[in-house]
Amino acid sequence: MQPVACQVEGWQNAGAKIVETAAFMVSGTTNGEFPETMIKRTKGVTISQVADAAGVARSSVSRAFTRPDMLSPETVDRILRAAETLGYVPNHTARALSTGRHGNIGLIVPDIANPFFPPLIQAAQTEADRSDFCVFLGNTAESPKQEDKLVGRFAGQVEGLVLASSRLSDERIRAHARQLPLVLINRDIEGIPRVLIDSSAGVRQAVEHLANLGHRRIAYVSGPAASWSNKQRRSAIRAGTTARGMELSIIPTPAPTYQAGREAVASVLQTGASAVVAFDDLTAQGILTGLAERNIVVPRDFSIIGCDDVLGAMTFPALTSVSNHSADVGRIAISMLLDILRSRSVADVRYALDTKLVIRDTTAQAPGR
Amino acid sequence: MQPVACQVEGWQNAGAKIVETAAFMVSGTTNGEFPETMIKRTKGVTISQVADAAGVARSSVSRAFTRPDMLSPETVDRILRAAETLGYVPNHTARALSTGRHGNIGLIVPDIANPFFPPLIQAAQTEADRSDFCVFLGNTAESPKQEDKLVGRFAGQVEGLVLASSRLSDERIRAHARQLPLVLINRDIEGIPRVLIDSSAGVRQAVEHLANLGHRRIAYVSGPAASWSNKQRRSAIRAGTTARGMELSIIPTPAPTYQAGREAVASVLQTGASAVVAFDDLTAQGILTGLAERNIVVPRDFSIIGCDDVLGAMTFPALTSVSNHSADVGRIAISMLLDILRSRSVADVRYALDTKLVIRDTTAQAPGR
DNA sequence: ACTTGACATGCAACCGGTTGCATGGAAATC
DNA sequence: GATTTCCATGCAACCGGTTGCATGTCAAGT
Repeated sequence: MQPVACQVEGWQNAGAKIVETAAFMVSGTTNGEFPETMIKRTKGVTISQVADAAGVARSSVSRAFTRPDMLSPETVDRILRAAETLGYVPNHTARALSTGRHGNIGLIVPDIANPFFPPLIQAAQTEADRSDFCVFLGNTAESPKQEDKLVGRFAGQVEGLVLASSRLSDERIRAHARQLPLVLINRDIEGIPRVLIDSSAGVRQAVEHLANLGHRRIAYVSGPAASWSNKQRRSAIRAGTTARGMELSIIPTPAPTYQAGREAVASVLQTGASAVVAFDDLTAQGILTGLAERNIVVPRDFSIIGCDDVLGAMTFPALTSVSNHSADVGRIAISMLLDILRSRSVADVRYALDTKLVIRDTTAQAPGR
Repeated sequence: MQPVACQVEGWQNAGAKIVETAAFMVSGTTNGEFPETMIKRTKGVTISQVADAAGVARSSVSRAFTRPDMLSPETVDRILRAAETLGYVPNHTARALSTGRHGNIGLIVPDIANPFFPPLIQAAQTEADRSDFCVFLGNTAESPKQEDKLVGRFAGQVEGLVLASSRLSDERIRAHARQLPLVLINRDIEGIPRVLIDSSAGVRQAVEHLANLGHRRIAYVSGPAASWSNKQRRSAIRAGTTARGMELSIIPTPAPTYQAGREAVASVLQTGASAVVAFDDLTAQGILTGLAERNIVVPRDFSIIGCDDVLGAMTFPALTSVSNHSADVGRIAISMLLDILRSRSVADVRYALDTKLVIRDTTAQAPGR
């Protein structure tokens, strides 16, 4: 088969952007002339058709599905049988319109590729599923503008929203909370239900651990300025180092990514620090690479501690990290949101999960001691 | 603040499962008595209210938003102004009900935590966004049952669906394709539009690369049985090794995960192979760890090649891998789906993207040569 | 001045369910 | 046997938009 330009009819429009990608091959035929031959789509069976088939009113069909106890068992049976044979499936949209509930909840995260989020997302989805809710996931790529847009777009189609590590301003978040039920993850705004990973205990242990190993001068490679977690971790470190008379340098990064960590290494080394605490594991992993590139051996020459503990033993050497329960956070946030939806009342709940340091192979005695 | 049991009213129901998680603290108050004091939610402004305010019929308001060219500029202006001051925002659900299009598309993946998917998802979301579509993401956790369920639940709320690396049977997929527009990723079913990563070229190069390095006996740590990519990669390897008279062992795994790779190492070593090709990068990374645990040095003692090339330099040593364009795949799949929705006709398109080997630091001369 | 069109807007049906209220028949009560 | 009660079911309005068709107005054409 020869690589050919994409000329399949009714699809060419997308050509421009597709051509730029890679070598590719397209084969196949269109069904432009016989639109019905390929896959014929079954059009929706409505409640009225079922009603006719079963010889009852539309309302009875509706009740057979939603409140079967209101009908006699035989009628229910007859209706369900008719529905079955016709292949009836309730129209979600119509139901949503009249009841006001569509059984969807939204989950918005800043970066789906950050390993912190997948477990959280997965747990959220599982929890929602238990209550027959569907999770719509949004990814903001760390952009507040994109986040605002996504929230707006989701607003009409979900009953409630979970914002994880939101990069929006307090005002924007409050504004959205006025539109629909909101639960925050790692964002502490009074009056809005929130579940937080309280890193302070873990970070305190991290500083203590480094102090015990003889490190006197350390650096914190920070996360996004809009991140609550970042502020919290930073101040916990500052408190810890100050209390022990250690020197602390703060290294800013544009976003918590592998690349950013790698690029932060230069600045870190300039500070003369012998150990670093990174905003998250991904950043720490980048730092690990940046150090390796400079032939600095971890942990012999340099110690690293991450946060989130989501990479675990997947780095080399295995990363010492501040552990949290990212999956739990997702599950709890959804659970809170569902409860709000059920009770139709918002409690000012602030749920904080504890953290602790998990020591692995990236921390050791400070060099020269 | 003392850790306290969660007794916040209207939220206790979830207590059982939350208690089991970790140390936690809850503070805050409920607004049970003054449900309106905290965050007062604005209820929806309808088209009728805008119509009244602007002194026109409901239909005109509708047209002001959807077909402004049908109205006189002044009327449009007046209506928009009224809508603005009232804070009107069109009800997505109602619109969907009457038009039949809700502007959502679904994307279902087997494992969101597998680094292959995030770039794909991100690209899909961006592409959908360009056409003002919203992506609903589903995660099946590698379970066909869960996948079936998700598809069913999505069916009512999305205009079309992209199934990435589906684990469903051909029959189930065909059945779903009868219900709504479907585009497949890495699944080759005739009659259903699909975009495929054709690993054969890259895998061929991988085998050749290993052969040139003097490896005579290699292993393939395979992926899910239901995976098309797995079958394809396996047969490409088999063809390559057979052609060169190399010995090949196939090691099965339950799922393409880090853990599975790590556990596969024992079987791999039993085969006496000096090099391994893994189904994907995640599996390869697991193998890397499994080898390190046994003090087998890569690439001196053993060579590894992954597939997908999504970890890039994030492993140590940096992983040699068969590259593909996972982001492109996501973008193209969405673009195809949108085209199908626009044209309302399904073409039997088969779009295959090429791959090539990217050599890094996990492959070297076979030991003893 | 009268017809013809074009154009702007309103009317009302419709999308596919849900639900408060009315109705009718059977069972229970006196 | 007449009256009350209860329960199963139907009727019709409603959710909030969209859209085909009818209507009315005003300018152009003859």
